[in-house]
Amino acid sequence: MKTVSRVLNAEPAVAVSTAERVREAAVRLGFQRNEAAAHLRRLDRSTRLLGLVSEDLRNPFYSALASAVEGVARHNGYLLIVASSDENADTERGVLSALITRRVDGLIVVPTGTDHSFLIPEIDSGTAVVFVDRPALAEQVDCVVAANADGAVSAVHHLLDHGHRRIGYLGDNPGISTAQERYRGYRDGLTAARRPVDDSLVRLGLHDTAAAEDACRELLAPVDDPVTAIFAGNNRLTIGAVHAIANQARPVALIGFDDFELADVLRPAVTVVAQDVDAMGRTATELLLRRLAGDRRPATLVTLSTRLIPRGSGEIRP
Amino acid sequence: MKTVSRVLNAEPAVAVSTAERVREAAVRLGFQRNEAAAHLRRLDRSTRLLGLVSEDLRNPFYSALASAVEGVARHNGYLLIVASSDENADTERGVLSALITRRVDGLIVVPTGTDHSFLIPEIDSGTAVVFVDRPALAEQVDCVVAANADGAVSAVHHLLDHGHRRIGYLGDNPGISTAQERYRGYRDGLTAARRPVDDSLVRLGLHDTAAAEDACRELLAPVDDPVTAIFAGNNRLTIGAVHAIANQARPVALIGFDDFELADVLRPAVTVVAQDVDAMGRTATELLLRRLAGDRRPATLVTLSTRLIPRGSGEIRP
DNA sequence: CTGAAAGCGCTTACAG
DNA sequence: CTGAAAGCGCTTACAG
Repeated sequence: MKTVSRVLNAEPAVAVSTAERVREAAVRLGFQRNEAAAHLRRLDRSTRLLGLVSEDLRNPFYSALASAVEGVARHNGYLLIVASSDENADTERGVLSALITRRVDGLIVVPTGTDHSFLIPEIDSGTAVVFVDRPALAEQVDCVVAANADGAVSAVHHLLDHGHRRIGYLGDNPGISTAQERYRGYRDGLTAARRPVDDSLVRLGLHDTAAAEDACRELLAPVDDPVTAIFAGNNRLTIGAVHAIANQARPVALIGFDDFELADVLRPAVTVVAQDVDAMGRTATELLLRRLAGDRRPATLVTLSTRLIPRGSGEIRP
Repeated sequence: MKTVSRVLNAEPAVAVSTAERVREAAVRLGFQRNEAAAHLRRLDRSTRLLGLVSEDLRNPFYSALASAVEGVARHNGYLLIVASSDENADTERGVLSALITRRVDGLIVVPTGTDHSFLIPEIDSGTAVVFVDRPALAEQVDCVVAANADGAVSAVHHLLDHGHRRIGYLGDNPGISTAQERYRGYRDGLTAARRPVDDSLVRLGLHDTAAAEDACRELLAPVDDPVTAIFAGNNRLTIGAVHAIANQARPVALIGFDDFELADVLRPAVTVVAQDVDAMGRTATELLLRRLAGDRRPATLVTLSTRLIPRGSGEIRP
């Protein structure tokens, strides 16, 4: 009898005695409703499943993001599927398609590939999508990003204010929009202060700690007219720079983009341009949930400001 | 016509021309198979969904675990739902039941509550479960843990070997099995060396960095006969101890349980008892997949060894 | 307040 | 090689 459904869904019009019997039987048989089957027939078609696609969870930036997203999802009755794109466009497309095939209600994506137009049909047919950290399909899809260029400008100005003229830059692959924006901020910051941009002080395409450490060592090697300060474009690269500078006799100023644990315990403590990863994850998820609740306003681009936290390493003078 | 199903599942017995027509139509209509519906009728009943329940993903230990689990899952065609238990037994039970209701094929759980017997019926009815980091329902369910007591013993002996007689201990809530085991190792290590255990040098129930920092400060405060070494029971507590010791005039030896990024850059670099989190996640997931593939052998307890990495802080003499 | 019928999107088992 | 029927576990819409 399908009154069972009514009891288990706590619908009103059921006799108390019947409800009792049903519940007793459910417990005795260890009955567990099959959510997947339920969603199949329900009118709202929602699965209460969200998907998060990002790079490696081992990176504290992405794990903080995942944690924030999971928290908001869970508190709103959603379960979260996480999938790593391995920073590879094909893997990304694969996991996105797997998630769509599972009929997740919404997707939060740190985009890796350059063309996400294959998502448009899915979005049109009802899957909500928010891009986070890096914009994609702008104007068509909601995006939540940090003020990357502004943050980089503030770091460069901070170093210039402390007397530095030769500021090295360590950047990730410029194909990644955050890397590109921060590099742009580095250049704009110098230009705005009427300082030339010296490409020999710039190392791009660094994607891990070891590469950053090597590149940083290179920048610090010259004996005459050396780099006196380093601006590192993300948390991985900052760690690499810290390693390189630690083995250095002379003091070198350092500012890193992204805050990190222990930045305050290192000697000197590390000055950073901090972004609010938690707010980024929460904002993206709340935006997504609002879309799922029927919000049909035009796509927005939310830009979260960054904050320079002086701790010592960025205040070293040349 | 249900030949469509055959084409989309790449079954053999279909005319090439028919297959062509079907595929063309599928692309044109933007057809996406609904996996949930497919699983409903399939004989093997599998959803190709795995669930991971752990504490906060922000903790590098759990994010490394999640990353390892997700990687193995993805490479085997499974999607991973992650849910945080917030280190709360009720939340844990809630997310576990949500995952079971979704009919995940298998569950990897860092147990928080003390009684997981409510999972037994689910396990009996086919949901595979592996506990990781902390054992639960031992003998009945597979568990993958580190050699916590052994690791702690090795840390204590290392400090004793370096001349320390007053070794402070910072521990998490002893209700957590890892905390209990490490505390046991601390005591056993002293006892085996015929050294008394002095409870006034022990602080338990510390669950975050700030609490550990305060407790560590307390241990270091006495002017006469002070603690000369600290053994911190997990990554959070080590960070707290590093903070406390950094503000200290005299040198204090430190060994932390769990390795952490930058441990080698701090001055002194931090000696740790490292556990292989990646291997823990991979082993647990592979064990789970083997169960899903039909392995019916008795439940096993896999214990992964730890490794003491001397870096400087653990070799400071009193 | 309760139940029989139909249907969600698929796969299975079977007949042709 | 192809299709009609039945069924997975639920909810919906409707009749009583």
